[in-house]
Amino acid sequence: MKSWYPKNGYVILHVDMNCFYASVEIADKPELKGKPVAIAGNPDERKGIIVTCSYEARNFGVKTTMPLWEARKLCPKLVVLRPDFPRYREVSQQIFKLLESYTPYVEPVSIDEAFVDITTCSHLGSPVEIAHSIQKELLVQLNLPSSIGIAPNKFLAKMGSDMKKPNGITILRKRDIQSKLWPLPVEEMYGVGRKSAEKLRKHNINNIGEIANADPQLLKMLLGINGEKLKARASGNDPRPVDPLQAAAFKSIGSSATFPKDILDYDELILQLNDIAYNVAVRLDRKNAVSDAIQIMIRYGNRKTITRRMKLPTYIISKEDIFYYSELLLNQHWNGEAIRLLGITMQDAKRKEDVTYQLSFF
DNA sequence: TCTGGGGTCCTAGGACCC
DNA sequence: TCTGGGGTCCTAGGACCC
Repeated sequence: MKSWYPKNGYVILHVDMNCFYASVEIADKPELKGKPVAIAGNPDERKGIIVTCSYEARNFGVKTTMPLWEARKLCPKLVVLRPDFPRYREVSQQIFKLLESYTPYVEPVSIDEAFVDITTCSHLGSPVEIAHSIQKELLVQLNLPSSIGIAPNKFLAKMGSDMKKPNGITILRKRDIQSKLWPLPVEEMYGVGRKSAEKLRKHNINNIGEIANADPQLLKMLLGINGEKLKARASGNDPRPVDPLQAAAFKSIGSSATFPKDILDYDELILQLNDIAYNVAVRLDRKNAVSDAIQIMIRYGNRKTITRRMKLPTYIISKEDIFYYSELLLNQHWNGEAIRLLGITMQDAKRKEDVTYQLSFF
């Protein structure tokens, strides 16, 4: 059993909850079980896109980011719920707590996924046994399905957790790469989006194996430094350690809103900006953060989007300050056309206790 | 009837300094 | 009498992820 654990190297799990928001709703409301369920915003406010949906809904062709009207056309019986983010955050905490009962080496990567380094967990059983145990506990205690990848590094673990859904466990050893990873189309590789996939395919690089074996100069030319990273990962190499403190680190904190209708009236824009500033202040406070750089985002009716940023003379934290500087930026850069979305992001954010010295000046 | 909201990281150009 | 080269910081935009 212990031979499962390598003498050199790591055993890393990637735990990924299946259609997380929908699963939480179904766990909370058992009458939804077995039904096509989707989480979506309010279409009257132009937020009517599918955020996530249950597998029953996926069977009808419903997909994430699809407009709600299109989803309803595909699946007339679709049960549509508004997202309840506070509830999802709460359940998320419970998931990470459960994972941390196995080992402290847990790195949350988003609200519903985490890396777990179980290299030193041989006393708890083989990696597969540990993965089964985690999966079962998530199902029994929280009523939530998950998929788990087991691999010697983060990238392979992540790709592994994607391979069997729902309730899958996939082992992706280095020696499995050629048969299990390389045949996958480039689009399925973590780090390759629509734009990169287009470029790769134009150069006849169509699957992950072809990325692994591509000319490094070509990849670098096409995708910059990301090209090098992709080639290394496609070859099974990813040196990133599991870092439990990573999640506590933050660089920017912001909030934005798409309006029900484009806004042309200045006073109304200011009211909205004030609301957004309030949201940002709440988020800063929740993370105990301060910032000395502010950015606003303006999306016009034609979807053209600009960002404008300003370095501040001092760290700020209050709603009033955030509003003051964001209004300044809006006045400077708004071209007078109707606005679809406004956003404020505080950048270069720091933990409050790391800058109390500077703050105390003011 | 199109396309939300929260983030991270990278790139490219310009300013400025030595 | 016409323009080097390296380094750093700042800004805006874009790709990508969930």
